[in-house]
Amino acid sequence: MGAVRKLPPTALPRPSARARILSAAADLARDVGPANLSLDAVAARAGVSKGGLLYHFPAKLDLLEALVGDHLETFDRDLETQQALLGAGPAAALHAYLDVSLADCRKQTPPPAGVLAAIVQHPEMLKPIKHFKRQILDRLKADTGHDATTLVAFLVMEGLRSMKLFDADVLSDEETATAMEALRAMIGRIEEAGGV
Amino acid sequence: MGAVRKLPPTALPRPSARARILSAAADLARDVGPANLSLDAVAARAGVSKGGLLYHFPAKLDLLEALVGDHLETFDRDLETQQALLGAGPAAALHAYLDVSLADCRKQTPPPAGVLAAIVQHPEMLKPIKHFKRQILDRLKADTGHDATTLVAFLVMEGLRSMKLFDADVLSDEETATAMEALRAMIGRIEEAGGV
DNA sequence: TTTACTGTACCGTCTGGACGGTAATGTCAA
DNA sequence: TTGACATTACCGTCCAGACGGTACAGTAAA
Repeated sequence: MGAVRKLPPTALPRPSARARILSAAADLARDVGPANLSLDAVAARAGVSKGGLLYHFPAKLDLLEALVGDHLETFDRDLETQQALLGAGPAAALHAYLDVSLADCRKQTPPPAGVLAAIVQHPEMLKPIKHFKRQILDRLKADTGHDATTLVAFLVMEGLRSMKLFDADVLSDEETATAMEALRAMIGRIEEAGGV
Repeated sequence: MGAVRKLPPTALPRPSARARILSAAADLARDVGPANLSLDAVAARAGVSKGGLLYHFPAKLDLLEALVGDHLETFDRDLETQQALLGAGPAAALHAYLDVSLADCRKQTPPPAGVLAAIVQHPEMLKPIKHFKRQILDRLKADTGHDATTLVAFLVMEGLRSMKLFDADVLSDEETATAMEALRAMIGRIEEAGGV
């Protein structure tokens, strides 16, 4: 057991145990199903003893909360940087949201599986997620000044996200691109109309 | 134990045990979290002994499969009746899909929670669902002849559905209505353009 | 000495499922 | 019409295993 584990921590800085545990949990959730996540299995995949896992996350709930928290924080940070990058263009917030959501969906190892595990095991963890999404939606509506288009864009991204969440793409990449194009065109139309 | 259960089977035909079990499972999934569905709890809520439950569904997997199967069948049947009702109007299939999806989302006791339980406990159960959705999407695309609009509409409904799936509405009813209106207008535009 | 673990052993609880029984409801020949 | 048997639709109990969590002794680096 644990034979390979003794590389010097200075060379190639192995990701922190905490990070390894989190990503192992997300991977496992995708492999065995979000409902069947066990601490033993997470520890094994992360290359950590069970004692070590419990050192970082004293209870399972703590691990699940971290899974959700990390995801939300990352998304929020990405959103801000992208919005800064786009500057003060028309409907910049909405475009940034589209960009980041799409990029999030494209990540090969989607943390969403971990988030899903958290939600289905402790439904009350939806609350922060709901709150987060609501905030974003309100910000987008304020930014575009055109509710209908914003809502449609928001829902489209939610649809895309839900497919990735379950690791069950129904759409091909081309179809996704087609939909995104139509969406951008729609947004462009409200820009021309002086909506922004 | 089982004291109340002896009403004559002729008066007020209690829903079949099978149906009661299925709806109890869906309700429970929403209450305790889709990952925490246990046969004991389902049996108790359905007013059936565990042995009785196992008689109808020899293994847990069978129950979960029934949950998925029933939902898909119901949706399919609703879709057909609604399409027949709309007749051969322009983009009738898409409008029917919108109607049925929306009605499905409005049901107070959404079976989706049961479907979610099935998926997160046995991810391979996504396959029939994916297949089903893919079929519908292809049918819609063929019917409208306008991929972009169809894809956007499909994704919007998926977004709406995913919110109901988690019992986590971010949108208010008015917002949903606004989005649907915009969607219908979009579809109307391809109808005018002779897309159909 | 403290921090960050490893490794092992263990406990109480819950879960899926097997199993043996049983009451009611047909089915059918005599 | 009746008795014999079969099927259906359950009930109630039991169990092996998995799980979350605890406890603790040891260790290696900073």
